[in-house]
Amino acid sequence: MPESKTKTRAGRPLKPLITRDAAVRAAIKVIDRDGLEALSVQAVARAMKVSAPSLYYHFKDKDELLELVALELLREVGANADKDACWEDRMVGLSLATRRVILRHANAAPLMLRFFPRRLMLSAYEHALADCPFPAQHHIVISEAIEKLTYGSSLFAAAAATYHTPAIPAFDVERFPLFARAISSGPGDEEAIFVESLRSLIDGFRARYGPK
Amino acid sequence: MPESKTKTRAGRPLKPLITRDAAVRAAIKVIDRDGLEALSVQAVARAMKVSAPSLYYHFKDKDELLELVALELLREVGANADKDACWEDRMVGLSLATRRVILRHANAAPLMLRFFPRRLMLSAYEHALADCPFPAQHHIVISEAIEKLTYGSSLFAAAAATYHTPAIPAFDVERFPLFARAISSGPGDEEAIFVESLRSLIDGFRARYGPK
DNA sequence: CTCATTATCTAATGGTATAAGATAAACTGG
DNA sequence: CCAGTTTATCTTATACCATTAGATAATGAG
Repeated sequence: MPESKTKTRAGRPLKPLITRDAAVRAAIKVIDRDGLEALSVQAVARAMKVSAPSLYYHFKDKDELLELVALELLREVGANADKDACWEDRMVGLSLATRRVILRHANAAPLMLRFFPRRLMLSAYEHALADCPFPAQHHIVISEAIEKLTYGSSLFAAAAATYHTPAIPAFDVERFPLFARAISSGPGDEEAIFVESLRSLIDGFRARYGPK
Repeated sequence: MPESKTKTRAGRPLKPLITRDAAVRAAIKVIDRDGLEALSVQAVARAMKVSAPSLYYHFKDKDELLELVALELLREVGANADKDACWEDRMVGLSLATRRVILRHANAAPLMLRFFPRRLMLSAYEHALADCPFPAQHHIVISEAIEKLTYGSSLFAAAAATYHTPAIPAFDVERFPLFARAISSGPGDEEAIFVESLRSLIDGFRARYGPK
């Protein structure tokens, strides 16, 4: 006869406790709250009220989970698409949306480098190139440049947010007068600086590749 | 009377075995050879034929060592400076030197994000701004844009090298015809793409902020 | 009703960063 | 030259980490 213990002794649960999707969401929550370094498999398990090794039934290893986290975050970008705008404005809008998503999950930003979902980017490229007003032989340079500027800006801004280091460090005005003047006379908003950079880049494409 | 064991029992060595500098060099060697994930304190200790906890006499923690690694790598950039070139060529040269150093130590690239030595950048900025041909109120945008494009390009190229993932993934030409055409008609060399991007950006500054 | 499959658990392994304390050489003041 | 302090290493130990192995129990198929 079985002991009438209140606690059953393990075994398959009545309803599945874990899905890949729920695990990804739990991981994002942990990363947002406690940082990427705090994202252990145990931490995800704790957030789901489940034991850590159980997650290995659904994921080959931690990297597989992290890859899905990166993918899920970039999905957020796609949502904000303005179909009617001109090519340049659509590019700026997409880049800005990317930057905002990365900053909204600043702690997760390094994952973008490690697990950049190139596959997801293909359709974005195809769509962006459709009405690109420049000759096809320059499309690679154009898309690479916009992408790299966007991610460079976003990743560094995210790192600054994560580690609470200001974008501009404290410095001696006497020793760096030009830099001091540049700072006091330029735009203060980081996002405005980014947009201005992007517009400059696209103006550059016009100057180099544009008609006449 | 003491036992005549061949092995002494610990204690201060005749000459110091560890210096911060030697530890940084050992760490870089390990990172270059085995990757950033393999860089444990033990791995550095092993490379120096020393016990792992001994390193804590010279470094507060692992991060302090990694910060010095990042600093040391960026020092390599400064060496290659062409004083006589015009402003634009000096900017391109500096960015290219940065990118090459990061790619030479591709495994260490993520450290640039985590431990970006802003302090070291100040004098670089001051020098770069000295003969910048654009008005001072745009200097922040200009230096930020060049820096972010440079690091964006470098970090992604380094990640691709580290994880052996091609910059352009395999894809279905039927589904992405525009992208396919862009690839076949554009420049194939990644560094050439980067330089072209940078020149475009600077042309854009001329168009927006230039004289005339 | 039985048996394979599914989805969890617990326990254990070998790695990690780091703290605590022992040890012995080197330096310092008398 | 000697005593005491400081320096620079070691060994040992802790707590966490990713991951593997194997037990356990519920489910679904025949």
